Amino acid sequence: MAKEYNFRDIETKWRQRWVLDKTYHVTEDGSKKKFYVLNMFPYPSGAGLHVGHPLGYIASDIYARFKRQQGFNVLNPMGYDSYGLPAEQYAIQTGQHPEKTTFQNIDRYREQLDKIGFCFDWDREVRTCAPGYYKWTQWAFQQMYESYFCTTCQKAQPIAKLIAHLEANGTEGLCAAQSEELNFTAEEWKAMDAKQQNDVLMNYRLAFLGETMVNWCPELGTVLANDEVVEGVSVRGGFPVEQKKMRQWCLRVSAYSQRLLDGLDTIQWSESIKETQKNWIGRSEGTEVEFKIAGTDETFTIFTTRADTMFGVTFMVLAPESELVAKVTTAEQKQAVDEYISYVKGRTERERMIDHKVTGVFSGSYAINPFTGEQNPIWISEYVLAGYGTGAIMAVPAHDSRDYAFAKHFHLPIIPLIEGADVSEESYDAKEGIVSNSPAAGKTAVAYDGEALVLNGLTVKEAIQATKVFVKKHHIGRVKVNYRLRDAIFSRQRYWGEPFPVYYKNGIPQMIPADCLPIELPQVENFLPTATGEPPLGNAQIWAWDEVNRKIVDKALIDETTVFPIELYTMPGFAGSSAYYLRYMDPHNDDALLSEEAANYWQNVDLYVGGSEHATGHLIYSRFWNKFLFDLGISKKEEPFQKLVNQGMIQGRSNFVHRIQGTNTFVSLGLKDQYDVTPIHVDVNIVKNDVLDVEAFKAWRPEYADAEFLLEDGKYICDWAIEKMSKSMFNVVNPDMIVERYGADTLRLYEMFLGPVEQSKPWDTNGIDGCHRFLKKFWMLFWDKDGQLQVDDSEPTADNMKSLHKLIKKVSADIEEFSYNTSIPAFMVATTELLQQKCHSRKVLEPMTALIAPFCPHIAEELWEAMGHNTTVCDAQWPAFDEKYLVESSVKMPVQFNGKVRFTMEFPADASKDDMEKAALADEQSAKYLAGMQVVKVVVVPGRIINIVIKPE
RNA sequence: GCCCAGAUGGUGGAAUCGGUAGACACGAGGGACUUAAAAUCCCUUGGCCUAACGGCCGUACGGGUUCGAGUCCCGUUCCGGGCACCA
Repeated sequence: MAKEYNFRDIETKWRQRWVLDKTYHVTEDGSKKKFYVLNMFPYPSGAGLHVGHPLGYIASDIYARFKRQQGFNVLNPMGYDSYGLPAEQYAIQTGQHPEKTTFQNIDRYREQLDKIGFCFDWDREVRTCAPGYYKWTQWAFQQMYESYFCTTCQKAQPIAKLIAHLEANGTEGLCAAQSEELNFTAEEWKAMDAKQQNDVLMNYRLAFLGETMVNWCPELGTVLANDEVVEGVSVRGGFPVEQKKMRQWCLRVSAYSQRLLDGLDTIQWSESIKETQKNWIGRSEGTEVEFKIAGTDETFTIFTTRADTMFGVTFMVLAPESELVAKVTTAEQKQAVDEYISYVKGRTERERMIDHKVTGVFSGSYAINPFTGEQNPIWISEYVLAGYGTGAIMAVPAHDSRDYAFAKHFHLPIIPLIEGADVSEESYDAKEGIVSNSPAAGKTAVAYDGEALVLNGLTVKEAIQATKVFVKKHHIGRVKVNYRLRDAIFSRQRYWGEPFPVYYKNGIPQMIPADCLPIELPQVENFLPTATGEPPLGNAQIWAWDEVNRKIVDKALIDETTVFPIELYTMPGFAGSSAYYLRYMDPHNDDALLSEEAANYWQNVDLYVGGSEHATGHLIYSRFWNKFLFDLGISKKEEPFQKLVNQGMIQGRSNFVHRIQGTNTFVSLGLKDQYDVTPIHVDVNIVKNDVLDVEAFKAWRPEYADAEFLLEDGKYICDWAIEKMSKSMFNVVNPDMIVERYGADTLRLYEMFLGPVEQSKPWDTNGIDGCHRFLKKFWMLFWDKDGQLQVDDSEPTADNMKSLHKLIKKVSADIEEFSYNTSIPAFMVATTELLQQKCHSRKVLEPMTALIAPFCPHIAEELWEAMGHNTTVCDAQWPAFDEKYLVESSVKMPVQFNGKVRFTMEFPADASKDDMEKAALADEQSAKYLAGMQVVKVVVVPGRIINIVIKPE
């Protein structure tokens, strides 16, 4: 009786052994090269893991094990992103305290993860909601509060340095990222009181309190960051979001725009994610030009990327929210402008986004074009955004479609500037062509120091450059780079998040001393959010800071002299996930976020695996956060994640039955067209290969107990469709169920076999038998009919070695490139070949076991042990590939034709002349392209080159 | 509208450098073993023509480069993703 592949016993045994032996425990080891593999840690949601979640974990686990076998010291940690909206929403839905549900969910996740055989070092687990963890989130926030961004050195600097500058020079010569431009002298600074000085510093701090327009979501009772809002509704829940001015904590992410952009060139991420981040950062190089308001001494600045179109300006437009609106509105126009402003205020962000109505009002004033000297009317319109550039534009209707629509609507002039551009129907927006009309024939441009700008005859690009130079030289404006990236709103009016380590002394925020951290989240009875924005932490009684005794005390003791109120807001979900990869390097350190030694050893993440949906959220924030910590010298690399792989989503494959309308009779797929039927979702777990288990169906729900069936060939065939994997579609496939039925090794193999890791694809349990069969076959390589190990010390044959080395080459290359789906067929082919060859040689079967170990660690351990090893297969050396076993040739390309054609062929170094000649002749067909030619002679030249001599037939 | 990535049998997908398209697996059909079932094994399986040998067509569509194109170039269609009154 052959020894059976008993995956249940094998997997249970090795799961226990790994825990007992601490097989996956990793420590800093200077004698080995490090490799840091990381998965995006999960939100422990209530639904548990479905079969799609482990996809990325399996892929990275294989990579981690591969690297370990190559001799690297591999860090592969796991933890839980357990603070934030999803966890809290789940708690609210189930009416339980988030702490309770979060811990329950974490336990469930852990249980599921443990069944799949990952090589995680669980001693390094982090949870963002653990005080020992969020101590460092709070600490990092305080560091940002105490820093500003120097625009000259492009680095974070201590705020003390900025204060010193203000004391010495005021804002003169200050190079700092700021919310708005301030101008005051050193004397003025010194004359300010504490509150005023604090307000000024807020303008520069990297973490600051700002009165800004925020995305307010009444349904969730909180503000949201820009990436958490899509098309006017919240990503989480899909609730409407409105714009509201609120005092909020913000992070000055925008200061790092250029570094965030530049860093993209140094990392191996997919082009599409890099592109998404580039769009999100939105760098745009342009020119700021000053326009005088006619009849006054006032000027205002506009931003344009089309400096070449200065001569085509026919009007100016201000954003309705612009402060200039009041200045330029004349008495006659006041009523019309006021009416327009109130109309705009009545429109929600969503309305403005969905319909692009052409609306606007004339202010009554004119601006003087510094190039033509002509007066252009100043309009006010909602199509100009207050938050971008200067909130004011010069309108060139001939070459901008929005300006064009506005000009047509209000009958304003349109002056084309590019040769051959036809603007009678639409604007010519392309940045191509030869500039003309600049200045127009018969006119002259305004001269500065005797020099006037002439752009005629230049290309658009040349004209932009020429204008920039002119503008700079004559102080009409300046070259300016704008970014679309906004500062991140960092507070939430929610309960389940990190409290701010901040208290308010007479309204001025103060940092709680770092040695008193963490400030733990207080227990409250009622943690529900409110639609008015009252934070739930307002319900906490013990929530005041005693400055003298340095501890948290009862609110009743607040006296504003020694006891002060603590911040009621909490931090957003991305706070805890922004630097967790650093904490894994040294997770139990209570004195620092991480030690110097750990930081220097592990550096940064070599391979990061996770979904692409975090492109504009987590992946921007943590890059920002890391750059800040890099400036402080804590993180040792400018970029946190060197290589990023985005695993695709696993969709569900739903099954349907067709019920004849008004009956309890169900028709099989092939017969449904003959009846009037309604499709009904059926649980995929009672369907196999689209064949319904009729009895299970009857038992599924009481209303189907007496269902009748119209069968085809005695079977009921179900319909199917690809949909999102969700409970309501009855298409959720649970990994535990697969592990129970086929084993973790089969699950791991099949998840990888399903298709490229990066690609989204539906889960279809149907194909899993193939992978399971393969593992049985692989098992049979090692055991004879009597269940005895049949591995011996015989010398492998050439065929054995060829099969093995083909596989080594393929699998080694595949793992490096993350294309596991093509390695698995290679395993199948090699296994079949070795079975046919009746190969029992240890010299082949040991490397085979080492090769499969990253994919299927349980079976590999079992076989490794059976072959007499008492060390783990995780440390089995990755087999070296040797080309000499692959005697193959292939014609590369004919390089010459003079009656003689020279082919380059590849041969192993020790191939005989005979072999090469034979191979070359076998490739004779390749020469057949020469119609009417005949191969006459093949000359083999040592050094891998052969000459094939041909002649006309 | 702009940017990015795609399109290969009934299905998932191979073809990694421009060199035999469809590896491997699923599904389907046929067969062996079996009282039967399960399990296992073997054969067939892109389309069309042919009794067969064999031939022709075929990688979304239309062109091009090349001795040779799924692969490179130009254009078109369709699907997915990102950005979007960003001046």
